[in-house]
Parts: sequence; C-alpha cells; structure tokens
Amino acid sequence: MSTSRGARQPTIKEVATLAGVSPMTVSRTLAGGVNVRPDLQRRVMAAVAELGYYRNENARSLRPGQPSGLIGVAITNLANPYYGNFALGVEEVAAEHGRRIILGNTGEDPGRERQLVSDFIGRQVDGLILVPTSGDAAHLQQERLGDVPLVLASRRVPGLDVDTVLLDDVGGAYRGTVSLLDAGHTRIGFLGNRSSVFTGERRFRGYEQAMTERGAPIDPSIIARDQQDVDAASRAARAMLDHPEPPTAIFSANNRNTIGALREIGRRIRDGLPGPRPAVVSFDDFELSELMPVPVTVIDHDARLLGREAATLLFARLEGTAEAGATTVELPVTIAHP
Amino acid sequence: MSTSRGARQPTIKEVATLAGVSPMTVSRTLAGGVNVRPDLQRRVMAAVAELGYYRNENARSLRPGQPSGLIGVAITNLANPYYGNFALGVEEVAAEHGRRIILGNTGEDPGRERQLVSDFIGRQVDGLILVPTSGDAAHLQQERLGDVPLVLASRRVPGLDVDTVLLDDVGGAYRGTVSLLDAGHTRIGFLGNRSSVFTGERRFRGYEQAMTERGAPIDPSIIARDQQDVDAASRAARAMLDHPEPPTAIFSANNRNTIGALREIGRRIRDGLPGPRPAVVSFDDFELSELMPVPVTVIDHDARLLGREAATLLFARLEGTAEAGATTVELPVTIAHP
DNA sequence: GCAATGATTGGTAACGTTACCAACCGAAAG
DNA sequence: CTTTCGGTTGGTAACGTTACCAATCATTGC
Repeated sequence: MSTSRGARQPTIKEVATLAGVSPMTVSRTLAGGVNVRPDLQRRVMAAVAELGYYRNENARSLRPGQPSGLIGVAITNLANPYYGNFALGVEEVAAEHGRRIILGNTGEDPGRERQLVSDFIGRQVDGLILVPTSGDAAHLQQERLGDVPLVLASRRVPGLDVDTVLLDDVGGAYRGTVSLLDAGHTRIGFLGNRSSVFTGERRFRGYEQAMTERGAPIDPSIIARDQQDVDAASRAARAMLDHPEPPTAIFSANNRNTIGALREIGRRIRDGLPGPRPAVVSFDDFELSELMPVPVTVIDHDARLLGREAATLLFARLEGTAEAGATTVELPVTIAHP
Repeated sequence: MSTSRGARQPTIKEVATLAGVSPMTVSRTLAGGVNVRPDLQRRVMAAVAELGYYRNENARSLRPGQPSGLIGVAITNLANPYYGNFALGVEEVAAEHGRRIILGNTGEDPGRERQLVSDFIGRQVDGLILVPTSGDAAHLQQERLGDVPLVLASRRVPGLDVDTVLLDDVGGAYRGTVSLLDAGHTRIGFLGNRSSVFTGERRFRGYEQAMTERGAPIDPSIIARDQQDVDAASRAARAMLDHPEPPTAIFSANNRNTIGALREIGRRIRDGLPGPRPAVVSFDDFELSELMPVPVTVIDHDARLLGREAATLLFARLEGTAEAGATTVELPVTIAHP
C-alpha cells in the first residue's frame, strides 16, 4: 500500500520498476506526458501515488540551463510588519511565476548579508531581491554574482547600478512637512534613524526642503536622527518635549519613531504633565492612527506593492523583457490627514 | 582578474585547473582542509576568489545522507505581523543550525498548502514547519512525508499525531474573560474567527468556561465568530453595539477582530453617538493599546518565541535528541491590564 | 504486400559534487 | 638499506534527473 513510516524518498527508478516502464517514461509522464500512451501514464501515476514519489527538484536543476525555481530574498528586519508585507508581495509574484523564495533576515548586519548572498548563489537561485544594509557592497558587484540578476528594494547602494524599487521618500516627507507648516506650525521636530542611511537621508532631505522653502528655522536641538527602536525613539521624544522651547509638531521618519513618540506623548497626557501636545506626521502607516490623542497625519505606502514591483522587475530581467540599463521604479506615497 | 559580466557560475573543475590541482583537492580544501598541504590550500583559495566560485549546494546534497540545509516553512498569512515574527523566530534558530528557510504563504488555502508541501519535499527539505490550514490533512500523513519531520505551530490537525507548539489559548481566554467579570461585567460579547477552527475554538472555550463558571449568561446574539479581516470585524462590532441590549464589554479572540472593534468604538466616540463604551479584552497584542479611548486588556504572547520553539522541536527531531512520541509544547500567555 | 512515416519507448551520458579506494610520497624505525 | 606508516593526492563511481539518440512499433499510402 504505502511506504513504511520514515522511509527515504523513492527514486524515479523505483517508480519505473513498479509501473513496469523505464525511468524515461516516468520522467516524460511527469513532464506533461507528451508522446506517452495514456495507459502507461495511468500506470505511472498509480505507482507515483503508491510510493509517494516527489520529483527531486535539486537533481532536476542540476542539468545546465534548468532554473532552480528559487528566488533569494534578504531583508533587514522581518519583525517589522512593513517587511513582512514586502516579503508577502515578493512571494506572491514569485508563486505566480512558479518560484519559491528562500528568505533570510540580515538584521542590518552586512556580514550576515554577505553570508546569505553566497549561500543563495550556492543554492543556484534564479535571482536575488535584497533590502541592502548600509555596509560595503563588494559582494554585490555583478562580477561576483555571475549571471544571477539582483534587484534592490527600499534602499540604493552607492556604486551599484542595478534595478531598484524605491518609495518617493523625499516627496512624501516634503508634503508631510508642508501639511504641518500649512497648519501654522513653524517649530517642527524631526525623529529619524541614521543607520539605514538611505531612507533616513532622503526623508530628512524632504523635511529640510519644506522647512527651508517656507523660511521655517531648522533647529538641530530638536532634530534626533539616531533611533532604531521604539524605546530609543521614546527617549528622544521625551528629550525633545523637555526642551526649553519644545516643538509644536513632530515629523517622524518611520514607524518605529512614530510609535515611540506617541507612547511618550500619551504618557504625558495620561499623567497630566504640562507642555505641548504636538501634532505628528508619520512616515509609515500604523493601525488605529485615527484613535490617537493628538492628530496624526500618515504618509502611507504599500509595502506589499513594493515587494510585488521588485519581483516584477526581477522576472522581467529573467525573461529578457527588461530594458538594457538598470531601471529604477519610485512608488508614490499618499498622505492621509487625520 | 575576474569573470566577465553575466558569466555562468564556475565549476569545481575550473577552479581545480586554475589552481593546478585535482577537483578532489578543491573539495577537500573547501570542506575544511584536513590533510591538504597549506600551500595547496592557498592556491585553491586564490583560484576560488579569482573565479568567484560558489559551491553548488544542490549538487552537494544530491549525495545520499547529505542534508539539503533547507527548512520548509508554510504560514497562513505573512501580512499579519504575528506570523512575520513567527517566521523570524524560525529563521533565527534555523540560521543557528546553519540552515535556510524556504517560505510559502498559504493564505488559508488547503490546496496551496498541499502544493507548497510537495514542492518543499521535492526540494529535499530537511524538515517542515507548518501553520496548518483547516482542510483535509492526507498530504501531511507521515507515510506521505517519508522521512521528513514535521512540526505544527499554532494549530493542531485532527488525526495527526506530530510535534506541535501551541499557545495556552484556553487559559488565556479564560483569564481574560475572568478579568472582565471581576470588573463587574456580565454581558460580554465575543468576536472571533471561524475558519482557523482550532484557535478560534479553543479561545471560545476559555470564554465559555469563565462565563459558565461565574453564572454569566452566554447570549448567542452577541457572539460573532465568522470574521477574518478588520472590516468584517468592524461590521460585527457595529451590529453588536446596535443590539437593543448591547454588551458592556467585548472579548476579541484575535488581533484582526480587536482592531475592527476598536475602529468601530472609536468612530462612535468621535461622532458622539450614544450607547455603551465597552471595555475590550484582546487576545493578541498590538502597539499603542494603552492609548485607546476605552480600556484594553491585552492577552499577550511571543510569536517569535513560538517560532523559535517550533524550530527547536524540529532540530531535536533531526538530531535524534527528541523523545520517541510526539511532543506538544504549550507556551504561556501574559495578561496586561490597562 | 511493402516502404515510408510518425508515434512511442528505452539506453546512455552528463549536470557538479563527494565517498571510497588506490597510489604515491617522505620520514622514521628496524 | 629496506620496511612501514601516516600524510597527501588523484581517479572512479554514484547521487537523481533529463537531453539526445537509437530502436521499435503501428499505421498509412501506394
């Protein structure tokens, strides 16, 4: 009836023997059955079912020219829902093309990224999608990757001219800051992160542009650009609100900083502490933002779409339908007022 | 200097030729270099660097007994931050054991799950970790999986006796409901989801147990158990609060239902609608729960830890250190009062 | 009835790697 | 000076699959 508990995987040869045909006939049947007699196909399928046979995809992709069907994906922080959605978008498009993803988490560590990339290549991935860390990029140079196409997401890498999907960081930050200025704020604090230099830098540039354009002073003492997690963001917000001349509004460059800032603002309200109740503009959406005790304007974007676009770019490259040079896609962001 | 742009991956044979040794010496060097003269090792490493050679892991694992180094992971919804954290936990432990994860999203579709599992096995995964969908489980029977160990997470599958990691759903729901009863509530609504039968069922049981024990009536007209997403949850909460005799508190069995309920409650408060402002107990944490306009008690748990435990169970099985029978680990939950 | 055609089937080799065995080397021991 | 031994190196085969070619079979047209 069936193999015993814990038996090793049967081979195509065993299936062939049981079905009374050659391995070639089994292979052909499983490949679609062109030019195989229907009765033989039935016998093969019966043997496959009985033995619980699965084609060995690794052996299959050993033959030259055969794709492995794997896409390597390395992201910086899977715990961040933003990247979970990103991975989902990549997975969806990969599945539509009959591929699976191998997923690695770099934790912003360039060494880990390097290690992941070489493992992925060793597993013969058909392509790579990467949210790069900000370290050295020698391991991503085309000559190191051989014929494996690479798509970068969220961030660009200096000196690396490859397909990239980005958000409109500058424009979004600009428009978000303008909305605060329009509401009459002129003293606007900035919370952001440093290490993911690329987005942090771009979002700061948008903020700076808007402030400068409207003649609002940029005061370094209410600019904090070194917070990676919620607790650090909370502390930075606390310091900012304890400033002798505190800001009346805060621009937060990402999800982690927004949550931290709101936690601190909420604490002050709950404890009845005096001081400003700053309006907040948040780059990155979060759930229930409409229920916050201060008005929160959200600069929203679609991480899942970003993942889908990255994968689409990759498959265009794989199928040869991509343009010759490196393409950059910059996805729009939307601003939702409270 | 280096291979040309877009060249195919070099083989071990080419490295051997360049280094002036046999492929065996290259293989041995890369495997750790036991019994290989240091000068030859240096020559090999130089050739590897020059050609940009990566060991072909697929060919490597073709030999019998060699592990592929891959763990197949299928989860139901990667967009849910809960599962993103779960995947991260699995990935961390897998990385500690030198393995990568292949990730697939089932979207609660049993057909997709079946397809993913057979692809994973075809890729010779060393093990499987699954958040099962609630369909038929024939494809998960041991005799179908051959020698590939399986660990289930979050949910159990009827008729499948394998290693499993669960949350203390019943106990958590019980204690959460008791906390509402202790606060004087007796009319408590229930929001939950049906299709992920297992957790939904268990959490309802905990609710039921607490209600019955305290003699609080269980009224089916304020029990809604069919919401999978935030919008459906919102609608269910609206109907519940429009009930002629609305509940004074709501037990929400998961994150999606909690967000939906709070969105509806917030809307009513903002619009100044009359009616109760129900207290909420939420199974699943969410950020900024302390800033909600009604008190929210959170039944919290660690999805990442759940992932780590699942992977730990799997590696115990792989390394033969696991017990003979199927193990079930039930992780505790914590209750955080507002 | 016979040749030509196309459909069907099987054998062989190769993909890139490593386990196993055989061969060789130099050095130490007798 | 020979033997022995451990360290070092290379050749061969096999892992499971499929492309390619050769062989076989039935069918059609003359």
